[in-house]
Amino acid sequence: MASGRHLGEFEQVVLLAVLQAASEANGFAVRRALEEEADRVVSKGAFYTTLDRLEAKGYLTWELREPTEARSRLPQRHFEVTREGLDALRRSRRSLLRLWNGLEGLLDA
Amino acid sequence: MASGRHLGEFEQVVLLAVLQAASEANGFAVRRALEEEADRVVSKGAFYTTLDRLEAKGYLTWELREPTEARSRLPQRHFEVTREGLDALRRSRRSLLRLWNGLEGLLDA
DNA sequence: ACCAAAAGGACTACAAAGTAGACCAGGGGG
DNA sequence: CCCCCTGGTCTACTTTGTAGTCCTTTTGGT
Repeated sequence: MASGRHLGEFEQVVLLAVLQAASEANGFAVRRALEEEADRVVSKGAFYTTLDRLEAKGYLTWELREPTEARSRLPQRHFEVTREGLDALRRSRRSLLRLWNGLEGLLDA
Repeated sequence: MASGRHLGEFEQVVLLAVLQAASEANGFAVRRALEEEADRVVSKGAFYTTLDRLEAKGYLTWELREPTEARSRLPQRHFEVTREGLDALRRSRRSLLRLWNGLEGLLDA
């Protein structure tokens, strides 16, 4: 109840991309997941702004980590979806599944 | 490609509610579908504004119809999702299904 | 060692979507 | 008639979506 609000369309996609990137969830990997799974290319500005807003809502956290890949020695943000974020994703998913129910014929095409 | 933009979160839900309401897709029925399937109660203003924006994008059309129910004699708008609207819904759905892929364990809970 | 360029982000700004509330016209009942 | 209910419009404000520029640190070339 508390969190009355809904995840925005892009917010949801980004949160899911973080989950997809899993343990490797640094900016680069998340952006790649976004591109590969969601066919979505966004500017860095758009990307980080959304991440920060998700953090402000408590759906996401991050910490600095030393990079694993050799390509860059700079410390990177490592993202993680919080329990609240997961809940929001579940609510959204349940709602969508219910709305799709019975419309498979139209939507699968 | 042409329609580069994405359906907003609420736009998608409303479009789906119109499909759910099917042949009976007048304002009342769509709002009810919204409430029952998506657990979503919105003001009339929010509701119609979104419908109008969807129309402006070509995702929805409507025509005036004589009401079927006895409760109101006023002509009502009858909504219909266009082919473009359907396409947008399909794109969105495909993307979500792909993003959910592999995360069922987390998201079903 | 020095400088240019890339990586990873932060900050700013603006357009689009989400949302509410006041307002309005037609019909029906007393 | 008058009033209220219904279905809808208009206006306005907040939140999201999105790009671009700018800053800092590391790295490769010479």
